[in-house]
Amino acid sequence: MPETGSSLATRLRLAVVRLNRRLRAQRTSSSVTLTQLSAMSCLYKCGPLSPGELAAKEGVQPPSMTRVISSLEEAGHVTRAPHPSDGRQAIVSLSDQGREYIRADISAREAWLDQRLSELDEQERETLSRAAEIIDRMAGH
Amino acid sequence: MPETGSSLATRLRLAVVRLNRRLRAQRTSSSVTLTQLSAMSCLYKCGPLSPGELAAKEGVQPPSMTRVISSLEEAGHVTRAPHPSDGRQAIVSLSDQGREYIRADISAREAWLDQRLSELDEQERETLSRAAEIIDRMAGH
DNA sequence: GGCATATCGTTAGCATACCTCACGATCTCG
DNA sequence: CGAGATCGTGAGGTATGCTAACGATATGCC
Repeated sequence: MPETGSSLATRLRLAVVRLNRRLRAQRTSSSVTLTQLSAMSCLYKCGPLSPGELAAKEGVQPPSMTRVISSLEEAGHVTRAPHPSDGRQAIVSLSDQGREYIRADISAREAWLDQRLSELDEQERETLSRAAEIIDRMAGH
Repeated sequence: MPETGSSLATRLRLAVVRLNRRLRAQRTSSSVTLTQLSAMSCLYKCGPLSPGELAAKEGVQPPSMTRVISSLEEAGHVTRAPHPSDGRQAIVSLSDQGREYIRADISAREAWLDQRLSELDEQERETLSRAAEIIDRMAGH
């Protein structure tokens, strides 16, 4: 048990809570929130998904995703289309505008984080890179 | 540029957002939320603090901390006392009950995370440990 | 001493982001 | 062709942040 004062779970929890707060506080002039951006990133990487699949990948309940999708659709960043063979399901796709938006906005939103990362040395960035992969795997991805 | 598809900032952001969601979703039967637990942990480590100092350490604005403290005081986990020489300030201390609570509750709340961590190998835990330290430093501590 | 100003904590009001519960529409299977 | 499962959504509640504004106290300048 390495005695840095607290358990790994405690230190990791505190670190994640605080960084998450900082990230949410980065208000770009844009109207897209961090949660919405996360969902869009998912569509960007995975392609069109149903609301349920998207909720599962993001680790939220379906009703929560409904509202995220509605906001994004209203903004024109995603489109809802009926499933060809299953009338219950829908298919959410990133629109061209949404795709364009991601490329343009992520860098702005992440300016604060990029700045902090650039102040680290290469070894520390490598540690964070590996940690990000491990966390994503732990969080169920 | 390692081609895992996205920049380090993007991957780290997504990982933190998701793990934070998972941690908040761990509902112990207890009434203390993750934010409240974070504040209590701070008092546990730093000793009595004024509301303003606590807000600064947690990286939130004073009004946000006011509510957290009020809830914790109502639950009997912390106490508010007047500052001996400065009538504007107050001093927030962890009560004995609060101290007891932290010891008993953290392990329950972190059961999910502990379980996930135990599934990793030692090298991965070491990576997360270093990452937690780096993140805490980046987030301004 | 006395008033202008700064600081501290709080109140008030707002936005976001989750949740659970309940419901309607649709599919599937006996 | 009805019973039950599945999918998406609506309603309502809670937690967690924010900014703006306010009252109380401290400080400092004349």
